[in-house]
Formats: sequence, C-alpha cells, structure tokens
Amino acid sequence: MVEKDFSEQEHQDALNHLKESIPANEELESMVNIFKAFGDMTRVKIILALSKTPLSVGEIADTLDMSQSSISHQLSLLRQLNLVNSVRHGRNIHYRLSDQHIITIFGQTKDHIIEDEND
Amino acid sequence: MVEKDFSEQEHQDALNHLKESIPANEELESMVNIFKAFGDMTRVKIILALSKTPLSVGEIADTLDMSQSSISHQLSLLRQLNLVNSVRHGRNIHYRLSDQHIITIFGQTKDHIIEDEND
DNA sequence: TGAATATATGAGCATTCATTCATATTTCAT
DNA sequence: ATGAAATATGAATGAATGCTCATATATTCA
Repeated sequence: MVEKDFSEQEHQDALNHLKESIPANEELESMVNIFKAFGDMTRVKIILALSKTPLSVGEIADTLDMSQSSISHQLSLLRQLNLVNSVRHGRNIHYRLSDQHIITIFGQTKDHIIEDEND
Repeated sequence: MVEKDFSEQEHQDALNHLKESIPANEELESMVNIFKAFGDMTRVKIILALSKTPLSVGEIADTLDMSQSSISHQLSLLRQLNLVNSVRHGRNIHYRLSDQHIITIFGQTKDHIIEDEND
C-alpha cells in the first residue's frame, strides 16, 4: 500500500489514532455475543414473544411451533447472556425479558432497515 | 401443558394474540441478517474503524492485523447488507458506513451491557 | 410412592461460516 | 506493453452452531 489517496490531513490523523481507538477483544466480546444472540430467527422470535408477556417454555414452543428441547436450549443461551431470566412457578418456569432495553435496540434496527428501503 | 399458572386474564389475552403478533420470517429476516453481521468480532471492528473515517481495504487490514482477503470477504458481506458502500479512488477502494444509524445501534447495545453490569 | 407433566441437558448430525490459499481483475507508473 | 500494487473471488477446511433424539431432573397430584 502506498496510500496517499485520501491525502487530507484529517484522514492521516484519523489513521494514526485508529489502531488505539478500537477497543480490545475483551471489551467488545459481550456486545458481539449479544448481537450473535439476536442473529438467529428463533431467538428473535422468543424475545419478541417475551416482549408481550412472560411465558413458560411450553407456551413459547407452542407459539413458535418448535420443539420443547430446541426452545429450552435457546432459552438457556439467552439466560447465560442475561437477556432473559426465569422463575419457577410450580411445574412451569416463567421466562421474561431481563430489561426493556432489548426492545429499544430492536426498534432502532427496524428504523435502520426502513430508512434503508426508502432509497 | 395445562398452563393455568399465570392465571390472570391479562396473560390469557396476550397468549391468544401472541401467535399473530409475531412477524413472519420474511419481515424479520433483514433484521436478523443485520444482527448476524454485527455478531462477529472482525465485522464489528471494521464498522468501528469506519465510524472514524472512510478507509481502504488495505488500511483496514493493517489496522486490524488481518489478511487482505479476509477483510475483503467481510466487506463484501457488509456491502451486500447495505451497511457499507464503496467508491474506487485509483488503485484503492474507499469504504464507508452507509449511514450513521449503525453507530446508534452500537451505542444502545453498549448501554444495555453497562446497565447490566450495574446489578 | 408412583405416574404424569414441564423443563433441562448431553451427544450426534448437518449446516453455516470465517479464514486461508491461490489466483483473477483492475489500475497506475514506467 | 509490462510489472507492481490494491482488491476481489472461488475452493477448501476447520470451527461454531442449531436442531433432534434420548434421557435426566424436578414438581405436582392421586
């Protein structure tokens, strides 16, 4: 690379500080993991369902027409990431979203997509 | 499932409308794809770098200490999703973020994480 | 206590995906 | 034209991931 193309001082300055400006893996990892969690249709649907009301594992499985096992595995993952939490009620276990922030992020993303379609 | 646990009318109502309230796959797919794109350390770093200044492929590769090929593949994916776009300048190709909305989403997520750590 | 219900979990399998390697394409400079 | 530099791309590979199946655990109820 010879790279004198941008040729503005501004760009050079940005380039010089760029490497240090990017957070280390450890700092980014939790963000990446959350995005990874959102990057799956099943988990997105689970989250959308839980945004309406707390639900038991079986209710989610029924709603999404998926196996109990599959849903349980995914819930376990979402719980590890603190995106959902659970409380046992008798035989059932009620899952709910850990915080409403999640839905805000979803909304932001939908806005991005909509904006994008208006080109 | 017998499921009369929540036992409030509210919950029953929510349950009844739940299935219809969840968007179809086609509507969710673009959102899921964007989250999938954000769910990878390399792509997150590329996006963070581009949030500072437009960059050529080689500059990104240098900054992130990764191969040219790998970065190019990832940029191609980000371009397909309309998250970045590119303009040729001589031998180089300048990539930049398609819109600043992306950074807002990142910020929201970081907020979620921070909030989460304060438990 | 024993059967039934709800959920969790581990192993196996098929698929997806990120990187590498080799090579093609494009542009610039001489 | 020719070589060098920047980027793109296709195939191959290993790792990660989502689902299923079988089974374990926990709770209720008779």
